[in-house]
Amino acid sequence: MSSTIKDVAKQVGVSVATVSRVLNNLPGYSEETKRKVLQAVEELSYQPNAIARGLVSKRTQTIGVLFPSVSSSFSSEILHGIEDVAQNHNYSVIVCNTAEDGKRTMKYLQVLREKQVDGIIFSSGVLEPEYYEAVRAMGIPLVLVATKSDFDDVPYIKVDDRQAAYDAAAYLISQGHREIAMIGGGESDLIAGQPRYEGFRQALRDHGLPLREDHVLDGGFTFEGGSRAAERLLTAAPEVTAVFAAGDEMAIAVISVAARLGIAVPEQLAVIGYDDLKLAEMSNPPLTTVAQPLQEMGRLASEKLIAMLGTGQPAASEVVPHRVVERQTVKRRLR
Amino acid sequence: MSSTIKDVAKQVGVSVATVSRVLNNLPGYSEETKRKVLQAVEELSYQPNAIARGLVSKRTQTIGVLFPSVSSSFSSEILHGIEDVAQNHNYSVIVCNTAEDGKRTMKYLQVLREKQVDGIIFSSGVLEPEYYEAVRAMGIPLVLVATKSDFDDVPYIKVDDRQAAYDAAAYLISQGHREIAMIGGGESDLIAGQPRYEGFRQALRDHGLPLREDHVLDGGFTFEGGSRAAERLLTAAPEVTAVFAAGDEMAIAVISVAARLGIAVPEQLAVIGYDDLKLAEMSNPPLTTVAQPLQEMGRLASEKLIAMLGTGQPAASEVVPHRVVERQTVKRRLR
DNA sequence: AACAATCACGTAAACGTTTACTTTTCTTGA
DNA sequence: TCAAGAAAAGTAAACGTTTACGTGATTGTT
Repeated sequence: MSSTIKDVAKQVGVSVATVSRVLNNLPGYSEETKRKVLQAVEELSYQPNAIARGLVSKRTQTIGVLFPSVSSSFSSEILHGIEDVAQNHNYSVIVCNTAEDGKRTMKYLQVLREKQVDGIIFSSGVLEPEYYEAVRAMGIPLVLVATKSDFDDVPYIKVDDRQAAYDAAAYLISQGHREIAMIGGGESDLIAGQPRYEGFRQALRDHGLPLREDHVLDGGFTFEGGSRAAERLLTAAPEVTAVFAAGDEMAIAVISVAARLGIAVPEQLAVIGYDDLKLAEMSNPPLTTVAQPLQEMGRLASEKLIAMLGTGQPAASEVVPHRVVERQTVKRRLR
Repeated sequence: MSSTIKDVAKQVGVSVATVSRVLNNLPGYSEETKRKVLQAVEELSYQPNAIARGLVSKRTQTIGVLFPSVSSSFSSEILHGIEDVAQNHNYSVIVCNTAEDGKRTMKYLQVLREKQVDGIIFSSGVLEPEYYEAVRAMGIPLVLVATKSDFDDVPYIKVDDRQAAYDAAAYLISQGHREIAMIGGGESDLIAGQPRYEGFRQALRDHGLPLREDHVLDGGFTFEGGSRAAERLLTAAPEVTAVFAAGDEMAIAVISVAARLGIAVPEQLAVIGYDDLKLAEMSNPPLTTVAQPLQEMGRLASEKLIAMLGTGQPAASEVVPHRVVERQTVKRRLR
């Protein structure tokens, strides 16, 4: 069907080696033949076959990216960043939806191995030892984004969750709030769950506020879970004037429930979220939240991985800055 | 590093052909050797090299998917569907962010060609003749999702935009509204813009309502554009009691602006969106909208493409059903 | 018992590149 | 004018599979 390097060589009357050389800008041919080769390439509309090239070069210019859920706003923001820098460095990205399923993840890892990807980015989930072992066995670089692991040879790009949660709570306190609740993602989530609870608790402690355990709930990071938690919280504890939701969707759930219950946000209840997803600014009222630079994190992960591919050197982890972006769900509380 | 088919052949003491046969379930070996081969595969933890295989089989088990923006909620929902069925059929997907840029799209098409993908899915954008020609040249199947084209040999999966918009307007009318405005994506967008305007206008006409052109605006499908349009509309035309926004983000913008202007939704103003993105149900109040089954559309596109890969036959286009999902931004208007 | 058919396997070419090595041609300096 | 060195090019192996074809052993048929 389409033409090969042999066709080009034949047409010009040189060997395939020569064609290969001009195509790869290696030395060893005259200007004259270069011209002729390029012309033949044009005429035959020749395109190199990356598969054949990959077979010999052992480089596929492809990276694999694993997400627990490709359709979440969170993941797709990261993906966007990854894709962009990958594309600029002539890498393609294969997306993998693990659905947080071990079996599926392992299967994907195998596929990525068979497809000989040059490197892997693993996003927002727990890097099980089994996974780690699998990619170690394939001998290619791995970088984590929006998560971390105990394996100190695998670099991660991440916000300081504990500190970010601390800052969220501190911000609420600075705005005059004293009765502050939190809806988190569950203590059992060691990456995005626990650390945020810890940061939150530490902030209260540091500011001399009592820690009421019935004010810290589990919303499982979902809108529905957040709704249920908010419902429980807002009906059982009318004294709270502010809530920190460790995820924007849960924060928005709080706002919705508050609206349903006739509680005005931010007048009667302040809400601060976490992530700064696209929907945060579309929320009504616009959500104050602590932002993670998701797209930038994706870019960094991609850059880091590609750097490792180039140098063969391990890269350092990076803690990226978070910041609270003030919108309209937190209002200064007057005494 | 990792072992090849030769290594397992050597270990068992058979030829690579035999190993290949047992691995591919072809006939031509005894149970005995099968056992030994499988055991050796296990011991050496052999994994076939898909690149080498692809070189001879001319199948890479990979498809390319082009999106104008991978991080939009819209795209990622479709991607999710595509990825899921692809994975179930042992295909991998390479995501490409075209950023609605012709140059970039063409470059990507070339990369996909070089990487020898088996097929391509093109999502939600205009299939320029140039693009069409490029994939035709590579001789692989192409399917469109959330868009269509004039090339009748390329199947598409799509909602009937005109009808969907018609139904949105008709729904508003059925709820007692008479002064209805629309914020669309711009007349120049022949795929998702114009048809919806047409459907909207037709519905008004069919129900004997006057068509006020100053009530139909362009929000460019973005939240910001929607905000500006809503601002203009709501201040200049207080008589409108309902607005149809041809995209959920724009609909949410309308709600936000209304809130800012002290207009109660749905009591004083009804709003209906389009798409049924994730954020529609998280909106406050939850957004009534006409739903496109985005994930399902992705699945269908994937299935269609894979079917074409299997049979070599062209597939038929499919118009998928939309439906208005009633939430809380439209209230029956009493006379 | 002879022959055909079947089975279990091996051989080697092919896929489209890259690249180490070799050969031919050209240039240059004495 | 010639040798040496550089430049331009060719040859062929290699990458890891699949697969068409060939071959010897076994089985089945009469």
